[in-house]
Amino acid sequence: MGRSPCCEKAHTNKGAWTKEEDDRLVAYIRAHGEGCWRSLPKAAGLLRCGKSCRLRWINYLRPDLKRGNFTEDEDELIIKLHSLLGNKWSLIAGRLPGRTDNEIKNYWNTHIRRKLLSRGIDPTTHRPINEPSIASSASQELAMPPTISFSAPNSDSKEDKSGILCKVENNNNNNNSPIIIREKCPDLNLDLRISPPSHQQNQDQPLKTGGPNTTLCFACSLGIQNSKDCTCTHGLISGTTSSNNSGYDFLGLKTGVLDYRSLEMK
DNA sequence: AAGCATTGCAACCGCCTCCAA
DNA sequence: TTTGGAGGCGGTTGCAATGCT
Repeated sequence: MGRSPCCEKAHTNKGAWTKEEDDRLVAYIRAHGEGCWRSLPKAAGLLRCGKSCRLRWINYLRPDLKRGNFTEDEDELIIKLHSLLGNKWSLIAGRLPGRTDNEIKNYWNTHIRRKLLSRGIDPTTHRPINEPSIASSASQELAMPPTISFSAPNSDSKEDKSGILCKVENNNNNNNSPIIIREKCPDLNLDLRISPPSHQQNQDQPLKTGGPNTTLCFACSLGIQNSKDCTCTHGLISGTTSSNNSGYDFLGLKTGVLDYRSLEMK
């Protein structure tokens, strides 16, 4: 079986792009705009796969690309975003104007990894290397599917079995089970709240953006706006995040709610 | 100067998700 | 509800540039 190739590979060029190919691609996109990558090569007179054209444009030819060395601020931002998002390079890139996911991915693998290792920090888990390995590394937590929310810290913090700073809050849902909150990035004022997927917000209780009880459903936490899986009153949150930026710092975290939608700048 | 090793990055590959039919 | 096309994404590879012996 297998899927059909994205383009006719027999008559396509591969490898490094020539100046002429670049010129053709840029000229075509300037004239017709982005989109329909599959038909673009033929229309632009390029013997390239559509995906290859898209990649070339996005990673190299786009006029808004910054290029040049990463600044120290960008380094630190990438590290913080990676500790939150893991290898979600496109989301990370969305927070660094003029940088591409491919560029950040390469930079991470060549520079930042080494930088963290030299600091004695595991670049995967963002924890000290000499700590005993634990079951719930940061990246594993990020892969977990339960409801996740971020809220302002309070004084009930304590470490869990794995040594991660946690706090326990009362849960207002039916089973009254406590909500375990793990602080992975205390310097970002973030809590990671994990509760059962069935967790529902009380519809009668409007969400208070940034308050300690603000909770996004898993779908919304991942940026799937208006998803059929949405179980929260995200309209209030998204309305706040999109129309009122006054409470947000550049990470969109100041109010305590990490809205993944805001990380995408497409 | 030559040969080998390492580094950095552009590009490719294959899988996943979304969406229209 | 299913299916297939298209775009997007993350992991990996290939190779030129650079450093080292």
